[in-house]
Amino acid sequence: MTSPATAEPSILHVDMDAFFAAVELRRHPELRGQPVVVGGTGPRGVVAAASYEARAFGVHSAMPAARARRLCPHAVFLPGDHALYGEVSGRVMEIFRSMTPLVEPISLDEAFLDVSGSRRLHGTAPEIAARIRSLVHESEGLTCCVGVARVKFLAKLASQAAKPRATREGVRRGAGVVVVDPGDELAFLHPLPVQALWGVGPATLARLQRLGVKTVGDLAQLPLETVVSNLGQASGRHLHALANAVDVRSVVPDQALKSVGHEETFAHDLHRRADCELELLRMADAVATRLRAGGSKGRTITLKVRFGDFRTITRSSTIDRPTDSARDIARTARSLLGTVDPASGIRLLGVSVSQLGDTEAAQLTFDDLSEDEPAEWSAAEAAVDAIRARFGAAAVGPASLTGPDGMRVARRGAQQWGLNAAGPPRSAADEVDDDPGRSRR
DNA sequence: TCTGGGGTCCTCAGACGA
DNA sequence: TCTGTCGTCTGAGGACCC
Repeated sequence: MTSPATAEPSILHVDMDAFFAAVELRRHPELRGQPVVVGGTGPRGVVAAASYEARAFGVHSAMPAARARRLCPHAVFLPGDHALYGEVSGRVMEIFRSMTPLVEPISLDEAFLDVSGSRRLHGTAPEIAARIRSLVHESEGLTCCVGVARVKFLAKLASQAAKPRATREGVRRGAGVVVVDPGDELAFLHPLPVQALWGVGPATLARLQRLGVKTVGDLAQLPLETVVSNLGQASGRHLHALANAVDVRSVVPDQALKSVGHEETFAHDLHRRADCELELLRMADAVATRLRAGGSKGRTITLKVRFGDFRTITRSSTIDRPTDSARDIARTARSLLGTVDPASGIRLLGVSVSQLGDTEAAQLTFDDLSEDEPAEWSAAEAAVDAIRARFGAAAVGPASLTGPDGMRVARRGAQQWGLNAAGPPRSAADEVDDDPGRSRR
């Protein structure tokens, strides 16, 4: 445990309320009070976020867009703007850091904070939680909920308990801040459904249900050996500990990235190898650009392929020398693609690079003396980065990607959010005549 | 119903060297 | 020299998270 059971709760979990939708409502105040859905504007999209008015109709994130439109046909669907959400998130995280340096961002819209060292400066943990809520509201016009507890996962569950609730009658306000005192931990935790635990998804839930487990309390009652034999060593021990309010994880700021990837679902399945190779080149370029921006190189290149029937495979290869070069990544991905037959139709392609390390740590090999001339390629790709920084992502790129469509440089989240990110809001009714071609174009 | 994108972690199996 | 064992690495896939 991070601290003894009697210790004062000092871990905060801050969760922005319907973050993407709330940012959009700030930009489109005329939509306030209406059901608003972010994402899912493409033919194969899913919902990224829904306002509480949309949630009242059963719409939630990760839901297929087609289903969301059926449930809430009068909702306004917005393509989303990843760059804007990133900017807002950065400012919100700075507010958190004004309270404590120990901030661990989990995503754009949530973070863990350890405020155990901030008491003299900013007050007790519940006081800091209330202060953060008012600062975020004053400076960004957004609301958030805060859970306060002795350990991370209890703080997370507490923030969920503090959330507003969407009902058909309207939005019920939440508590805003929920504190789980050490003496109340098991009383708070054990009545919750077992899927409330972080790490219990559909597969684990099915296994636990076969053991007769419905609540967290049921899981806590089971012998550890039973849980381990059914869920495996790591998951079994971890979940059994959580069910007993034991969480050894501390708040870790500045976690190093372990992999960088890019994947896209196509509006229509690809059947030709040449088309797949072109897409891989584009994705490799996007991944390499992000690696160079982050000062990382990686050794393992993984190709992900999802076929039309949703069967998904991955193929990976580890190269001798860490790379951040689009050329190296594309070449390896292309060779991995050689083991796959695209004739039946490929719905999704993805490229990722893992086993990351610092750019400085690159080990030279005899290949460096070969005709491949990696030094010249590095210089060329550095120049590409500089041109893009000045003139935009589409200003320059691999020659194979030029053509009648113009340059289509893969952008993070482009498929998920749609490309007309800053465009006018569109209602579900406008979507029926969507571009029958690829969603990205 | 028809299922995104970007990640992390875990398990298992096979290859390989000591 | 051959064989068995063990640890490590790699590759593939699954589950989960936001």
